[in-house]
Amino acid sequence: MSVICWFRKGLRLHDNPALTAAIDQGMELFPVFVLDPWFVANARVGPNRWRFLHESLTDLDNSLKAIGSRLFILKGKPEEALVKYYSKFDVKAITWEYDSEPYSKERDQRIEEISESKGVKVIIKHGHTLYEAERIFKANGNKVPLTYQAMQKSMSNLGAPPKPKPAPSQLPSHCEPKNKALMTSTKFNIPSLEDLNIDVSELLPPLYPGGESEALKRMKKCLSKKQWICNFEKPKTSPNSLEPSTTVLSPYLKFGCLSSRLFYYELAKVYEGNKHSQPPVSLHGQLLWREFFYAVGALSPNFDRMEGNPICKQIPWSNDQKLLEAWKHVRLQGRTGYPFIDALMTQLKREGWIHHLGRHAVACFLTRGDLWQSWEEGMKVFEEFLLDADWSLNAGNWMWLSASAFFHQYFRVYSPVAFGKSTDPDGDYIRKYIPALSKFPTKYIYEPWKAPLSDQKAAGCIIGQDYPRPIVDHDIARKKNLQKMSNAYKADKEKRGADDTSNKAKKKK
DNA sequence: TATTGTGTTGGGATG
DNA sequence: CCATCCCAACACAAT
Repeated sequence: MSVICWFRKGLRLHDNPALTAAIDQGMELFPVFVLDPWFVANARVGPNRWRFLHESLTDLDNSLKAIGSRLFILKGKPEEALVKYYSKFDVKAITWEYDSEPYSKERDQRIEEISESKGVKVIIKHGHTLYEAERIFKANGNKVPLTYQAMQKSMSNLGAPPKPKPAPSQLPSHCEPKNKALMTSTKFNIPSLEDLNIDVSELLPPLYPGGESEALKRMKKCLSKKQWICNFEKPKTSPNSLEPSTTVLSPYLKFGCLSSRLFYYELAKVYEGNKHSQPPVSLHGQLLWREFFYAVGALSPNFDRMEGNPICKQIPWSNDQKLLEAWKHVRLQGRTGYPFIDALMTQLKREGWIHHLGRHAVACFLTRGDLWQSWEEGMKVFEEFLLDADWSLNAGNWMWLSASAFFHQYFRVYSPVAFGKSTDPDGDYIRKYIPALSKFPTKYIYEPWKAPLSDQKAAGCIIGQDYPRPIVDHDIARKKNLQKMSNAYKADKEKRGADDTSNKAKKKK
């Protein structure tokens, strides 16, 4: 008799309720990860995030081995791969961590039904977020919280989040498989990235290696800077510093290498007795933003699309592949001709992470600010390149920045020239990520097309040749787009008004 | 139903 | 250089 602990997110031993529940079953334990071909075919996972996952699984396997178990990798559709081993391992129960993403919900529903039909008990635990979305929904008067304030209010109604539980030390002897050969069988080893047909040829050494060990190390390093923790205000951190100005714990939270509840309480310890910043700008506030988007994402239909999404403004974005590709810059060099934007996109592609405000700048530029392309396209690019690409947060923030939901002051447009200057007046960030501009005079580094030809020659970079001219004139595009936004908002309001009256008419009948 | 207050993190002019 | 104010103008929540 055995129990499977099915890892998906939550790639950690600490504060892992699904793992604890599995151990408590008092049976042989099989910690399992399923390599699901759906992700290869449908999810936009770039090589960098594949590597992060691979590193996280390797770390998890090592940690499990250290306490007397191991990770078993199964390949194939979960409903087939898991069921195959239900009989082979004589499985009586399976545990997993609740996952609110649409594909996961559907998948888990299927596995739950199949498992129960096979006499396998299903145990589902919450561990990925501070609070369960359903509880937030109830605490908000059975409504989806659509503002940060409403979210904060419902969370304060719920009280403090559950305390994190420590990682299990040596496993009880009942957990070890009776068939000792399974513990060393290479059949269940983690395949290499090459075996998975991931092209790693263009990857640079990882700046943010995956795994729980790395996550805890990184968190501890952050927590040791007590002043910094207490004074942290997100809007005051820099999007274009040469080293990240924030924690870069997001990839670890996304994969569950780090428990959000552990980080929450570790921060609280540092705060205790000290004056400290408050949500939404504090580090606690950042965790609450994550909660916010997770909750809305879990409770709203069609959250990652404009069509059929009730909270999303319907805006007639255009679809211009050339503009999109310039923004995404398919080739190594930046392609929009705006150095700040191109440098950010270069960092994104190369390192898998850019600062939150940098994401604002490029997202605004692609959508309502300059290029008038759909936020869904931008979301897909982020999904491919970000190590921390997280379904709810990604869709939610793209709606925010494109003024499609949550945020509506669309006349506030980030300037691709001025915005970066305040935190990096010399343009060192641009010089780092766009070598062609490295010798450009500071005066023109944010708008190189304005430099006299003599300066361009001296810097060894001719605009239009060694670095592109701007693909749009920001001042013109901005004005045009403001008008389009205004029209779209009016049309949206009218449409909603019409829907309302027809709804009311129906009710009266 | 109308009114008022508020909104994580802009830009530009002014002193 | 910086802090401060205004710009122009919207949706949504609260009342």
